[in-house]
Amino acid sequence: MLMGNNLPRILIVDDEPAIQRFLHTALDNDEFSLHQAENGHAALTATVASKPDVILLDLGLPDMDGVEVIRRIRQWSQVPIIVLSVRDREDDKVKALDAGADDYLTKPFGVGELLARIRVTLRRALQQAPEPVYRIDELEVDLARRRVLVRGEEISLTPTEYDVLRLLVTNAGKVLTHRQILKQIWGSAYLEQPHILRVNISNLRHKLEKDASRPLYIVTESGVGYRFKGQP
Amino acid sequence: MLMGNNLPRILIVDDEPAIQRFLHTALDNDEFSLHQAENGHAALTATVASKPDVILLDLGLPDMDGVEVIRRIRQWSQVPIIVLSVRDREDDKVKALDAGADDYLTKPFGVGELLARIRVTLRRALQQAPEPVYRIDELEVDLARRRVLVRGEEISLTPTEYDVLRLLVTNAGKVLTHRQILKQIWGSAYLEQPHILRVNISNLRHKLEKDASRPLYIVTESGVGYRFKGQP
DNA sequence: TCGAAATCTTGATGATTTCTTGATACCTTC
DNA sequence: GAAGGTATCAAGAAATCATCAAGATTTCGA
Repeated sequence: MLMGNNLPRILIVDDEPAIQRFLHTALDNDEFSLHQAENGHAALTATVASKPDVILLDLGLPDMDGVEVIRRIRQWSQVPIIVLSVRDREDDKVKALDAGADDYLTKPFGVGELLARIRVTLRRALQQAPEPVYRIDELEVDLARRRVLVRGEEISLTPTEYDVLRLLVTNAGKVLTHRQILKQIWGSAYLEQPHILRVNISNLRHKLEKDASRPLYIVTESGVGYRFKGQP
Repeated sequence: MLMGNNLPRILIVDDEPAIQRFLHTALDNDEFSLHQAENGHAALTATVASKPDVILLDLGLPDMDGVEVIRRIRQWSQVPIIVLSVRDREDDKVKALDAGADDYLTKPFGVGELLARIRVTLRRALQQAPEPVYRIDELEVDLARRRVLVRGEEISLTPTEYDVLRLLVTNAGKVLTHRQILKQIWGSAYLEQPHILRVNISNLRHKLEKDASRPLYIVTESGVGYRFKGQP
């Protein structure tokens, strides 16, 4: 695996050796630092570990649906994802793009076009690269590693609790209405059931806050929803 | 820039009436506000005038090369440009993308894919768009975050108080009659009950104003209604 | 596959916040 | 100074919220 210091890092996610070789040849020109993963889980790990500037993702992975990989990455990272796929159905493209992909190239594609599209995403990425770690006071939420620390101690959250916290944290400072949260986490069927959200907020507070009855992080906006205090 | 609850503005640049009609049909679903230009110069003017959120650009314009249009726009604007072209040569794509285009779709393309790619660019634009904040003297109303600051201090408003304030602020400088406000906030059934509005205005003033008996922000127009001081 | 543990969902209850209304005093305008 | 419009305080009603706990469901390890 090629390593470089200041070169843009590209993570290639594909299980076919032929494609791997092709991409390595196409991109190995001292302009990029190349990394690779052969399946979905490896891709998620590598995204955390090697912090790529662009991900080239094949949808047809052996262990996980490619769209699911996109969704998982988008939970905590805005890294540009360019899908490279043999699937040419419009529905596949729409699903991948709506899941969070930035571009979709159908194989076979030209190397020149691929390079140009990589340049587009890199040009755009120059803007901002926010750390996926939110710190406020004694609370630390590491979205990439899915870990939450309170006063340095890791605390364990249930999947639902974590999802709620992630939603609040990634919208720090903004009031999220009950319905927004319910739709995101539980789906449209629960839009009129704020109770289940309240229970989870209560549980979260007892785990996060020093004094759950005087919450510092998750504040109630009565009649509206909840808000995570802190900078976005 | 995407602001408030206005529809995203799309500028269609194409000289063929058939394509224009096709795009209008495809995009005219109350989700977008459509604008159009038939040639390169008109496109440049329209980009300034209608401040689109996305530009759909055909490369084959009668008066100017499409790539040149991209370059000119990029001299001062980062508005997303999606190229729609019959040209399928890789060289054309590379040139357009390197000139500053964000995406390149070869005709014919599916409406679903086009919409998905438009959503991608809008999604990206929303992430970096600064939220509209109303500032008047020492008062700051952040509609996106649903936050109100007075002299840097955050104050908490009840849902009704916030609704009234938002209505006044978004109509800053204009006199709103009692009945207008009552209808907006409480509904037609309360048209003849200005009392409930007065109570809320009083509460708002005590939270916002330095001296509630000499209000600076919310002024009474006796016999008419209330007015929020400041620029619209 | 089974059983234990963790998690989710729902119900009940008391606490808190917000809404609405009434009473009263104040202000502006004629 | 009178009259109509306006501001404020306060209190009961209504709505919203927090919490505990129990039963249902899912997950996970043996």
